[in-house]
Amino acid sequence: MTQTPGKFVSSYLLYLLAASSEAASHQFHARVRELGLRVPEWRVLACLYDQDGLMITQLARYSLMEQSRMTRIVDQMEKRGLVVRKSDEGDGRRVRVHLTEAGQKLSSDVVEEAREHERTLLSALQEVDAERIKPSLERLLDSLNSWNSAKQ
Amino acid sequence: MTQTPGKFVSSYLLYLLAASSEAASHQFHARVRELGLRVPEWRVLACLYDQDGLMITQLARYSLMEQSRMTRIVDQMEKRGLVVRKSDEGDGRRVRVHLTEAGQKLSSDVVEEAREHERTLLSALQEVDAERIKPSLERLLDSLNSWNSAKQ
DNA sequence: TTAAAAAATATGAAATTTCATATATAATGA
DNA sequence: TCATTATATATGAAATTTCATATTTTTTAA
Repeated sequence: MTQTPGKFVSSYLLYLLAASSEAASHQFHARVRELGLRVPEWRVLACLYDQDGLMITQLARYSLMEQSRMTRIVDQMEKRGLVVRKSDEGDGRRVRVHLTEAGQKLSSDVVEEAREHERTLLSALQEVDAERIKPSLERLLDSLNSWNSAKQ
Repeated sequence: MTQTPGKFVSSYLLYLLAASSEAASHQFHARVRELGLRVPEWRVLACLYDQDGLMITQLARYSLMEQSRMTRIVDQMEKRGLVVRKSDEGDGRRVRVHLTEAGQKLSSDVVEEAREHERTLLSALQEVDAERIKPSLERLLDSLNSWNSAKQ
């Protein structure tokens, strides 16, 4: 293992997960920045691509970040014309975030690039069995989430 | 899948990796903060636990962060008496970071907690085959790293 | 040997992120 | 109903992070 110096870190589950995530994302995140987006903004676009009109809180959870940070990211994306806020009829506390036309175009484009990058990545990962890695991670994530919920 | 709204994100490899890492680390990182450490500081302690006297640059790479950020994290840890800088004899550019006695004690303690947390976590992950997850991730990480190097 | 390039670290300034809390609305329960 | 609690979002201020670049030392190559 060329990545870490000693015995503990290089085989520590939390390190392996963080480092794998970082290594897998590195190139694509650079591409995202080339496209003039920051990673959190790309995450918002991806969430809204899947389901338009999500609440700030949901966007924050799905994008793995804090609510107040998401509020400011949505501020910036709104100023830039990628999304608009609409208040939820029926619950005045909620703010629904919608893609603008420009936001839709950009999110589709970047999602397409993400899919292509993912294909490339998976085809490069023959050793780990590309077909199994995603189902494995899905099960891992489910288990982790239920374990975490149980602990709350 | 309860985590994400739509079809793209919830099965996107980079999301699965980031979310798994986040979900796996969440509880332990909260514990790290209880112990008065920030996550990057804990990473430094873990690296130096494995190999004392690493350079700033190495610590940054192993801890998955930028060099200038690591410089400032080491500043703080030094002020706090957890590490000391020593200049490398033989290469005056290099700064070697060493654990103090307090730093050694703390790093051993937290590494021990990390090991215990990892055992708990792995034993909770029966569904994904605890014995295979780490070797799989090690292979995944190796593949990702060599793919990334090839791309540079 | 010496100029140029590379490597390691540090730092100023701008931007982002965090933390605590404010504000507004909705839900709950006596 | 009305007070209390919970939920959703926003915001000020402090802290951290990023980005570009300065500084110092070493390596390279002519």
